[in-house]
Amino acid sequence: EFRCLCSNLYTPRETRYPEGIKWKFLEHKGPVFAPPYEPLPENVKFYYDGKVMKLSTKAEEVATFFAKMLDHEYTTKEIFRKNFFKDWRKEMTSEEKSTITNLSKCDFTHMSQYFKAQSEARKQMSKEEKQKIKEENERLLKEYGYCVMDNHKERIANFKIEPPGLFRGRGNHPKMGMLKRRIMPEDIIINCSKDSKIPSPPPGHKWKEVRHDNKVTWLVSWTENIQGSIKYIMLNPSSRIKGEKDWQKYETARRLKKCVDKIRNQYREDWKSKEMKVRQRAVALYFIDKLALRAGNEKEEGETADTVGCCSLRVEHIKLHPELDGQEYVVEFDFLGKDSIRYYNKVPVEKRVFKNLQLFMENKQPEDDLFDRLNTSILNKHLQDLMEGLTAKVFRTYNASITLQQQLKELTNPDDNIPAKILSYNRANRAVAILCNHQRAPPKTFEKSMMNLQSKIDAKKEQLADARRELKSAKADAKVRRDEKSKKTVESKKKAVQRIEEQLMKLEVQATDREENKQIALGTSKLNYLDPRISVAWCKKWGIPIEKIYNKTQREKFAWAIDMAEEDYEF
DNA sequence: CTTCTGACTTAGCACTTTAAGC
DNA sequence: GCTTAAAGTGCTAAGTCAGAAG
Repeated sequence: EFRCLCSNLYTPRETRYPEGIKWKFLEHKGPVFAPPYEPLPENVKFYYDGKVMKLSTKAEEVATFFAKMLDHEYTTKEIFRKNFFKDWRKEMTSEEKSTITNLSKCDFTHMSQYFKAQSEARKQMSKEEKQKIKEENERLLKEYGYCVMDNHKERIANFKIEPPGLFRGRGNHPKMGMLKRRIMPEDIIINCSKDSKIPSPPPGHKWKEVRHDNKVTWLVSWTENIQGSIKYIMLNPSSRIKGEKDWQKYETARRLKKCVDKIRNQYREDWKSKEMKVRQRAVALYFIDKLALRAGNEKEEGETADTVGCCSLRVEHIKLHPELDGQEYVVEFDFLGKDSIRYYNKVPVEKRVFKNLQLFMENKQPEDDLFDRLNTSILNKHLQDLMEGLTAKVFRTYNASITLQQQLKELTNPDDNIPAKILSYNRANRAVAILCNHQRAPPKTFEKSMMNLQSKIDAKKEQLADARRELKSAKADAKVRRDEKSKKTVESKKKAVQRIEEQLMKLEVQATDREENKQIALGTSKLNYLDPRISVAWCKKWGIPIEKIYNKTQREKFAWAIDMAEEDYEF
């Protein structure tokens, strides 16, 4: 039974709604719009072909978007510049359009400098001024940041509408640099219950639509102009509706645990099937299970960056090595996955898988689909038959969570102190992040901060050596004198050595942890793949305060798990 | 079957705040 | 107290997947 945590009181969850109904009552204040454009002061100039040019307000606004990004690599990319210029020209007056014909002749540097000075000034603001801004933000949050869903006041995740700007896709995105237009009340669909106080649009405006659909969880939606997709305002992860769904997700993964052996035997059998379609499905599922690959939906060419998942892998994304570095039947994967993050891995596979892959690749061009008889829809329909609620992504959740549980068992040393146990936890977390290929760009200051830490360690080592010498001489002294005072000195010197040893160890642990974390992002798996009850149970078992593992936001999101899990919880 | 649409989860990066170390 | 690194938060892009439409 799911219970939600509300005002520090545990309340049993309301009786479950009929299929598909998400709420009975929903009331909110609507979205907060982006602040209107403030034209630049007269003294901030834009230059075209070396000459000052005063831009119309609309053209100027779009120009400032580009000026603000001038330091970013994006603005040097040809596609970005081309897309930007095309969209910018649409905002220009006909006069501007006829004058400004070449982006390379545009000089935004003065505008850029102005914005840099502005942000510098913001940093230099007095305490009072900063406090005022903070209070204003809090007021906004208080008024618009919450809604009432059924009997609960709930925090809204993103109550602010995305401001206009230049689209920044990830990776090699064909639409980078396009203008993301300003969202107006007339674009907005409000969703709330009929008997609620319906939010009013800003004066002089009206909503596109007000609807009362309790089969969905969103409060506000609009259609963005880059991909034509719908954006939503929804509730915070701490909300009942999100927490319950999250809990369900892990329960589905736990059901997979019960039948995963059977499913594995099944797909191994299917490697031998007479039907090509079945063989492809079985090999793809093996990759999804073994390597935690994503399903891989088809994507429209030219609309997004060229990235793939399992079902959309192409022949060019794998290389087959009958033998590599002393291992047999090695598959070398090299492709761009979600967010254009590279997946690179050399994996020894079973002979049957290898032979099947050779078969799938026969007579194909590099750009042909590896699994030409398979897509995510076929795969998920098959999975649905194997277990209710089973889809490709459940394997990622399952394998991530079971890996954490196993790794925690393996790595936790009962004799370790708390920092060392936490290091073990982070290592277990890291094993999952590696499995799921959660990468990050190494922090810009990484090298420098690593050197700083190393010099701290060196200094600490010297300090330890000194302390040990002092202890030694104190001991010798005590041996000669045999009085209380020198005995006490020995004791205090001993303690000093111990303290420094602990400090040194802490620093060394920190260095190891940081080095191992250089290119790996732990947050994503922690937030989305690891059953929080595993972590809660581990904390309870070893007496680790939960705050050491989850920060405030995470504790709010996982309140249900913190409440539910005992130290003997098994995923 | 294929394509499209809608709703929802998952993702890394940029920015802000806090904490640690001098 | 000031500086710097780490932690935390906000933002919004980019996936998954189901169901409707064609």
